[in-house]
Amino acid sequence: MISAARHELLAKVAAMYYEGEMTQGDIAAALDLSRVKIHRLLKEARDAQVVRILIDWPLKRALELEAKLVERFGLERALALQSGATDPALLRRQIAQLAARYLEGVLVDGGSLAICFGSTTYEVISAIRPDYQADVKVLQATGSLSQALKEFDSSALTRQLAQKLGGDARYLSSPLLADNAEAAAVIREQALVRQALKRVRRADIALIGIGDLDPATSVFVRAGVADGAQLRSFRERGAVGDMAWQIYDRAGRPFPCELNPRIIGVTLDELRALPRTVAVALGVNKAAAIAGALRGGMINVLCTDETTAACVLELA
Amino acid sequence: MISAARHELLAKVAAMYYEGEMTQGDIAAALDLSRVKIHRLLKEARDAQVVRILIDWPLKRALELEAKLVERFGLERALALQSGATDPALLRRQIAQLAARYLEGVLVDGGSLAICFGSTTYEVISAIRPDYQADVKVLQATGSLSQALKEFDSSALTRQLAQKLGGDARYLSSPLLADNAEAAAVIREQALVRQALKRVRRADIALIGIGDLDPATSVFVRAGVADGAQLRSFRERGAVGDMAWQIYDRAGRPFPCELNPRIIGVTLDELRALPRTVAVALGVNKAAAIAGALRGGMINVLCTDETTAACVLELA
DNA sequence: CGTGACGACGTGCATTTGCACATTAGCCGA
DNA sequence: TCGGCTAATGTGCAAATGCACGTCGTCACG
Repeated sequence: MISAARHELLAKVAAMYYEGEMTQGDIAAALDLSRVKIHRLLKEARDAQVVRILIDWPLKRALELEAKLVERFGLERALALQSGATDPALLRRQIAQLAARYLEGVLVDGGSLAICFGSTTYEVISAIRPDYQADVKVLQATGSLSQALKEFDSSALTRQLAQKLGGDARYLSSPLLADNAEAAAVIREQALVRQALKRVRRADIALIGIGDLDPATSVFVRAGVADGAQLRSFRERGAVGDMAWQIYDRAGRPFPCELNPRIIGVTLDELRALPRTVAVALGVNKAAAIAGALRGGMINVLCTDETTAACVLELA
Repeated sequence: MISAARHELLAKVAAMYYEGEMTQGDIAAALDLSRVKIHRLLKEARDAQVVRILIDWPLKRALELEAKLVERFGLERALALQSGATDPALLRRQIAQLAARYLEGVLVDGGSLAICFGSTTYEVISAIRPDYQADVKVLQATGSLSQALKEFDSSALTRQLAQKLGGDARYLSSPLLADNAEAAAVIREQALVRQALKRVRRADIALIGIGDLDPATSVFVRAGVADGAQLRSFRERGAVGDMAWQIYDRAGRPFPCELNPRIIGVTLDELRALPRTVAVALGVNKAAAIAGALRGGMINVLCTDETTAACVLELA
């Protein structure tokens, strides 16, 4: 520990140098000390943390991990939040903020943004600055559920987002799930639906979450699209995750199951073909699902937290 | 405001320079930019507060004075800085630090903090340790001015503070001043405004500055809310100070003037009712205003300097 | 299409800074 | 009192930095 008198001297010199913008020589003259001594006092002040130089990152990020992810999976961009927070809700919000800032940076007037709603994308949208404006077409990329689970009410959320950004909403007027593959095909052929899906295929950016298929928490179960037993069976047979309600295996290939063809929405191949797909996902339990999506090439931009990022790299 | 991408570049360069201890030349080589450009980026980073250099002063306190203040006015806590500094700017910063340390100690996760912006509270906020995190709701307690005087742009500062602490911001979406009392009442009745004010009434802590009504320096004049002549007249008729733009007399009672009812924000009575109101104020010219606020019971915690504290006790 | 204003950028040089090494002061035991 | 040790201080120089000035590109306006 450092004596109070010395602390004061250090603070004084530091203030003259860093706040008063004096040169070391001038300070030396003013305090009647040698220039080298000032130099050493400044060094001591930094070492003892009397002056702290700190950098305000947009949000603190784990840059090395990001670089590794980009390199390993050929991403355009990776964002890995340095998770100082212990509270998972706080962490979610911060990652949502990180993604929101990124989106704010890449959205351009006249562009279009395809959205697959889930709890994570919902948070990203709320994290967009209230005063941010962009003339963007917001495209609903998956059909709607009839029941009104707040965070899955795709068309309402599409409108809300469009309104927030100051742009237009384009709906996908279709149920999310058809009774069988044939019916789904028919629905996809309807003019309004076909048109909406076509717009999605031409989107500039897609924002999307990643699901693991955990029977306890999965959106499939909460939305009543599948039950726990089904999911367990999928996982046993090699499924690792889902994006836009499409289930895939560890290589990121569409998982052969009766569910995928019944979903009306953007497909994995279509996501892969988009110029920029932004995925937001966190939690180590999602690492396998994220790794699968990365291997499959569905993602260009990944936004996650440090711990999860590390896990994903472990798996790769 | 600064774009997210630029913010990132600035942070990156700053990190390489200040944390990575690289020379400007090396950074230039690494990023394939000219050395001068790095120099300019660093300057910009400092100017835009992307790098902040903060100095930890040994904060000596005048404990006897503090005790007297606590006893005399029934405070929960008094903090009086032993002002070794002669430079008033330095003194301000030190007191801001003192207050920031106190706040860091009393904020709790899940709590809420109401803020009335002014030059002093602005400094307190910048003095909060950047790595300090608390899941606190930050409530804007007074309306916003249309013009963008940096230190009074309440909603921007509310967000900034919330982001710094890692919590949420809750805005008071309302002008600060209405044309007349009736209009102010109407504005206060708007759902969004009413809700925001209600949240403020339930805040755990309020952070607030104290103004004297000096025509030469008062925020009222600088913000264009009143002119010098008005203030002089108020003082002649017994007004001594203001908190949250509400003017009061030497007993701390609301001062009857046409201005108070036109302000949209927390009132003196509401401040009094809060469990913990932290006021930060310094300068002997503010002594009368501080004494009034203390007599009126608006304050639970006072943070000031030794000289001012002594003056206040003289007046009591 | 020209022109002029403006901002971003880089060159060259004076100043400032960091550091290795030399020097001195202070301290202690013989 | 002296030698020997350590820590603090100062000298000289090479590296790093800051800055004035000139150039280039861009945009608006005539």
